[in-house]
Amino acid sequence: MGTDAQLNKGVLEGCVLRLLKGQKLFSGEIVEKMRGCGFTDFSEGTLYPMLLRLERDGCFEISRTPSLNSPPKKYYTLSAKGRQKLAAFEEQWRELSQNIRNVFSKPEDDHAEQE
Amino acid sequence: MGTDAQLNKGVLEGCVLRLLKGQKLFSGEIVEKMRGCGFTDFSEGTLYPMLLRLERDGCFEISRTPSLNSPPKKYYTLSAKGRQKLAAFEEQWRELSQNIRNVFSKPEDDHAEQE
DNA sequence: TTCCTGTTCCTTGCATAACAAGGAACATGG
DNA sequence: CCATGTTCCTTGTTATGCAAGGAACAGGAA
Repeated sequence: MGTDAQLNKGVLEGCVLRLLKGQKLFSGEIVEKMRGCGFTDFSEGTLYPMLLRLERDGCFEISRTPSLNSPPKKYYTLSAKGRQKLAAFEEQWRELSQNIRNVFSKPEDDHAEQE
Repeated sequence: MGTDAQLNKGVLEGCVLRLLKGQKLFSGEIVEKMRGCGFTDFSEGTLYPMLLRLERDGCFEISRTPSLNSPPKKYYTLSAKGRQKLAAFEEQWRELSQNIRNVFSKPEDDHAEQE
């Protein structure tokens, strides 16, 4: 729930990229899925700027389809560059997780000083 | 190495808190240990503002000891509030990791739409 | 004294992303 | 022509990482 917003930096983008891998989604579906995965506070105020950023960066293929009583829905899926960015995130996440495991696996008074 | 700085937000603080649990360290030792755990680019420009923030927040007990050719070394260890903050970080990290696992464990075209 | 060196400490400014809040656009129906 | 509901987007605030640069203390050389 009340996660510190700072901890989400970079992570939300990686997750959205993952959701769009191999399927088209529009904003409402993305929000719904993110919440369903545990990011319960995920909101449009976060999503739209992120989508624009990634779109300008060439990470998406975009298609619009008319909607019943609204502007046309904007469907996103990953371009080659988007898949590349997703892969980079996965790698960095692996690295980060390992580093944290390194820090937290140390017994509290252990040093292992090399000097 | 060249990790996206955004991914580190919040994480570095949690790690520094963990390093100070049960032992006194001064800045140089903290930098050294963080780098040794894989945060190879961790620098004083990151550390000092963080330490000041946490100090003002009451997370530390601090002691100074004279140093050979420098201002006295400032040793940090966790106060009760610091341990509390560390515990909160651990909980939020667990949550975050689980959420990411939720996102990434979904088969690419699976929906599970409830509608 | 004065200057230099090395270690430790701290400050200032920039970049980025999350998030809140609010607003604009499109279609339908009264 | 206005109300409603859905989708889209903008603006401003905040927090943290990080680079760059600087100040303070001690010792030694000149």
